[in-house]
Amino acid sequence: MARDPNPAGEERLRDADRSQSTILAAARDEFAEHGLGGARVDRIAERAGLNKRLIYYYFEDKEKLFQAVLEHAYRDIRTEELKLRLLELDPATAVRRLMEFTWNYYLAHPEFITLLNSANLHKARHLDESETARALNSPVIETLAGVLERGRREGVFRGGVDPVHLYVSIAGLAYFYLSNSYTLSAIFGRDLLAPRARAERLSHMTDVILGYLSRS
Amino acid sequence: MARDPNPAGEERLRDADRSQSTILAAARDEFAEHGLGGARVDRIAERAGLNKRLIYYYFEDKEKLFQAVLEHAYRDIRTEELKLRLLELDPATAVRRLMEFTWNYYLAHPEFITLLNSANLHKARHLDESETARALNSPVIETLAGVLERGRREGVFRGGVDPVHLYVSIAGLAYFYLSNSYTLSAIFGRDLLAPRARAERLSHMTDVILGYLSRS
Amino acid sequence: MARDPNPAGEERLRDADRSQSTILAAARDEFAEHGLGGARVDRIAERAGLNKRLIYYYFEDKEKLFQAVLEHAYRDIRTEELKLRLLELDPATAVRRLMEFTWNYYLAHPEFITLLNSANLHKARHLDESETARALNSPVIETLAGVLERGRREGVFRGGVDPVHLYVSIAGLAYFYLSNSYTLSAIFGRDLLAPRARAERLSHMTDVILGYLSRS
Amino acid sequence: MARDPNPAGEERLRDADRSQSTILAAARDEFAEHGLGGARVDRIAERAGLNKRLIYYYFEDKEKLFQAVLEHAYRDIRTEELKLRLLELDPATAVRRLMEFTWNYYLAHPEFITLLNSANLHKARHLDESETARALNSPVIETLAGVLERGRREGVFRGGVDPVHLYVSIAGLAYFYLSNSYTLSAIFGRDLLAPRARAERLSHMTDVILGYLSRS
DNA sequence: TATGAATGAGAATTCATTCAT
DNA sequence: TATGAATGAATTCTCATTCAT
Repeated sequence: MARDPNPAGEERLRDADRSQSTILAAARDEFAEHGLGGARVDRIAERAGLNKRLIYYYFEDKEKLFQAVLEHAYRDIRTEELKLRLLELDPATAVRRLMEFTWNYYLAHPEFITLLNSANLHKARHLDESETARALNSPVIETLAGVLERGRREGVFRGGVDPVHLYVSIAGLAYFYLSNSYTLSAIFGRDLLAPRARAERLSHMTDVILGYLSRS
Repeated sequence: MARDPNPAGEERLRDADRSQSTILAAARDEFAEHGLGGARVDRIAERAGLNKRLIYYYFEDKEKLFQAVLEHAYRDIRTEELKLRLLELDPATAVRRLMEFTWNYYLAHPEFITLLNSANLHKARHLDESETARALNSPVIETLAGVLERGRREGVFRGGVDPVHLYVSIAGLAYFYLSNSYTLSAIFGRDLLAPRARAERLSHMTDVILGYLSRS
Repeated sequence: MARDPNPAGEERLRDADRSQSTILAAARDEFAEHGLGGARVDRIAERAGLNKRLIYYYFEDKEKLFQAVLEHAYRDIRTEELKLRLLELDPATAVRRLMEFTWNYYLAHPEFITLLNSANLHKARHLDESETARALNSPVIETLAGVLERGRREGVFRGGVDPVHLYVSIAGLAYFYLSNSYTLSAIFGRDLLAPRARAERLSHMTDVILGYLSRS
Repeated sequence: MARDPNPAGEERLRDADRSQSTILAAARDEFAEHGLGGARVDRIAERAGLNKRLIYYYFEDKEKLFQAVLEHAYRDIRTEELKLRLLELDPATAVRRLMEFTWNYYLAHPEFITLLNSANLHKARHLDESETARALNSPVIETLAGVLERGRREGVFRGGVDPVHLYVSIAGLAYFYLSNSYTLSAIFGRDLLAPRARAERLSHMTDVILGYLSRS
């Protein structure tokens, strides 16, 4: 029952859109901070500076709101990914570029990580119901496949690399470090989020992936 | 006096221990399934088949119970890790062995992953307060450092590898894949948990790490 | 000025009338289905296909809307009753005719029953405030008094029958059966609304009243 | 999930039972006064002088509470009905006795009427789910059948009278008058609940039914 | 050690109603 | 006349926690 904004009445329409965006941003922050179970609709309303009732008016309930937040989060990262133009770079640079992007995106959008964790805790049922999910079937995989293929043809990359697995590995090397930085820091007794540590991580990650891919 | 008191003190103690273990197991499952925020004390009592009041009797409150669960989870994996005896193997085999162990442990203990995610969502404050946390400072790092050093000396591994980063990478390659399998499956439209896919993942992971470490 | 004003004043009025009627019909159905307490203004607007705000524009609030619905319901049944022309029939036929009418009207207008029940739950305060209520002081009572008197004079009816009580009895025999058909069906384990059962009921009702009224 | 009170611990048990009864009585009054839709759980708790949470503890939700109230109401009237011992009286007296009982019971228990109205507004779904409902299949019907049969054999009652219809008629003559007394009073401009009017009603009702049944 | 009863403070959601245009 | 946006006050229900025994 999403509002369908119809043309007439520009002013009002803009308000409706703005309200929805404000709610989405507030919800994203709240969900990111507390997870789906720990998030409070009251707090979302407060953060948004809007009446709680309005949240239900536009998003029906907490679950649907979470779904909307999730879809937006995906849309956002995909949009950025598309700007990378990896195919215009030489294979090694392209992979490096993708890793930097991934790393920096996660750093700049820590909420993305916690949102995904929440989504997975709930077995991604918020994506199942979402038509958008399918559409998100990231074209980055195809791009990456292209990069790998070219690297292999040019003799710089090994062959037989599954682009999905590689993509997951790149993401995983960054994601896990950041997602679990608190427990890891506690256990290893060193602050993994210190600037120096962060730089080292990106460097290590890149070494791992390029070390693996490179044909001596 | 209407009470019918249990016999010997020892048996009573054993009962008490058993109750605590039962509660911990029930709590672990509940926290794993719903996260800290979504877990319900009532459900934990139900799962344990014990009165809710007992939970408070033994663990004070929900937070402390979570902390206890978390500590146990760490203790369990560390205990298993210690059995690996990596230093008795040649470096490449040792790394391979560690990866297999990590992968299989996560697969066998999916609750470990969600527990850690919950702990991180709460910025690991449950570990900060825990004296146990320090003690968990994994000796596996030192072991891994030994393996790497030997590999370097024997000329099979590259030098300059930080064992902590390597450990995190190994964990991350496995963890992220499993932790995010629901969203990844939804997005890539393939079931990442199918037996075949799982075997492929371990193989890929190993290739990545050994490919990176190996000196031509 | 972005408004596109409807043409002639007359049409506008007709629109206004139509809107009011539409709202009244929707409200009648909603109140009948859910009672005053269970009725939802939102649903009334939906049923009417009109903006909720219009309901307040025309009827002030939910209570006043209910009152309007109730008055209409009374007006409707009274209008029909007046068409019966009972005085033109012989006494027994007149009574029979009244019973048939009552029975069939309740059957055709089940909402009338639930509306009255709601009104009574609220101690008929919606009628007290209504000037119309007085006007509804059913002329059917006088008519019925006439019928009874003539029957007595003609020696076919017993004397001493209070027309109000008789009227209430006729209504009650029909009303209770229909109003409580769900609980009665559940308890007696037979469907009181099946066509056959309905026919039997009218027959029984008529027997009771005419059996009572008839002399010898 | 109704509490099942087990033997041990008499004191506590009694408290639990008392709490449940208190809640039921408070709920009965609230539902009777406002209907299911208009009843407020808060008010029930207040009336009962007990914590609102306890209502949910014992009755799960508002609907189930209503169902429990309804079952109790039926049980109560059936219990009284069974004490009538109609078969020990001569047929006309038995019928008269039943009518008096019905009339007086409704007068003494006005909540019974509004509860039934609420139940019917909701299409008796609260009885459908109730196993008790079946058991309530009033034995009064069989008793009434016996009375009618004996009356016929003794030549004082007409034959061919369906006891269910007769029962419904007796109930209806009383029920409708009381259930709708507010609207009827408003419309006829006379107070139907005044003592005098009440006495007249019982007298009229009895005349109708016995007049109908009597063989000249 | 163990447990059923009880509670206060929320939490999500609903609802009649009003605003602004 | 008509409508989408917005709101405050409930309302049902939940939850961690404590009481009393």
